[in-house]
Amino acid sequence: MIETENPSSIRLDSIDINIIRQLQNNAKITNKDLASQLELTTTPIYERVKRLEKLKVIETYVALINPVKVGKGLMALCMVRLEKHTKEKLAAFEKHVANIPEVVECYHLAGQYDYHLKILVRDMNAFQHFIVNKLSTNENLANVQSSFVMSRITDTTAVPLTEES
Amino acid sequence: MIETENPSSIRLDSIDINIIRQLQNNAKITNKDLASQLELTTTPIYERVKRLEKLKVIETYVALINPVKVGKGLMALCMVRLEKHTKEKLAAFEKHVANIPEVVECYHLAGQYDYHLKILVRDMNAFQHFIVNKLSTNENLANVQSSFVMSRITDTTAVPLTEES
DNA sequence: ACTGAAAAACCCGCATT
DNA sequence: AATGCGGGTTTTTCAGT
Repeated sequence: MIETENPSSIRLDSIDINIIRQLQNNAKITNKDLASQLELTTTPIYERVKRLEKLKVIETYVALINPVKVGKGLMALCMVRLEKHTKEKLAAFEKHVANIPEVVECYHLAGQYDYHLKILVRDMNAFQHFIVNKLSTNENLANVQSSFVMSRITDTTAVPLTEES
Repeated sequence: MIETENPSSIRLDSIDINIIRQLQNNAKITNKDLASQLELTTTPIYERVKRLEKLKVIETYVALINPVKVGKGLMALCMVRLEKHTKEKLAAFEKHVANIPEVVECYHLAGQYDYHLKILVRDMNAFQHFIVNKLSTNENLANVQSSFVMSRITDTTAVPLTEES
């Protein structure tokens, strides 16, 4: 069995893990509240958070928006296959996709498909426009298999944390 | 053509859109900075943000964590098909999946598959454990088609905003 | 690596227009 | 709906352990 050690070699103790756990759920929690939960004062909390930010364990803090309330009620998932897989063709496709604002996720895959895309649009009409006028203008595209999200059972930005970090 | 009006009927002007745009990128921006960018004082910014929170346009504020740096270096996408689609069987599967911490996304789909799952684990070994001991313990599962993320071209939590909101 | 305290910056309500 | 001010919190720094 291959051991997969944390490649970035960042030592996180249980206090760090707890801080991350809290901030993943609510970035607005105060150092004071964190401190009282962890039975510390604000200074070590402050310094630990700054350290996690500096190490890029914490990448950013963001507001999460309800897409329905800003007129983006349709989420689609597209599994994409390309014709050719040369380095240049892959890079060209990635550049193409990176410039389409409707695409909120684009992952290069190992498996049956080449790319997974997550699309946020107003409605099916806007989706058709995306497919016809935006995605399929890339010459190397072979085929796209789309699915539409009816309901979200789980949808979290929080990375599941175990004590082995 | 069917007109799809914003179903929640929330009127957002360009100042609101700009506030949301900023907060989607950086939740830590101060009202003061937002105010100077939008050429206002802090009070209207404060009141608009509070309104957006109250209307649940802004759902929460979260810290985004680099999964690699906390030992979750493997992301997998699973397309799931179930045997039976009765209301009870679907609800049972959803409840099952909602209790697996490795599952950060579970969407019920219209299309060729029933569910899309996004999985975050340490490595392939942990993924196998997830499949064998966690996911496939649901009796109604027919088959799972897994893909593995090699690279992320785009990966944002920001909803693309147009002026028609 | 932590405590405790103090300085600086910001949040948030209020009076006003 | 906006401005401007002021009290209360929070963030951030610092001396001491």
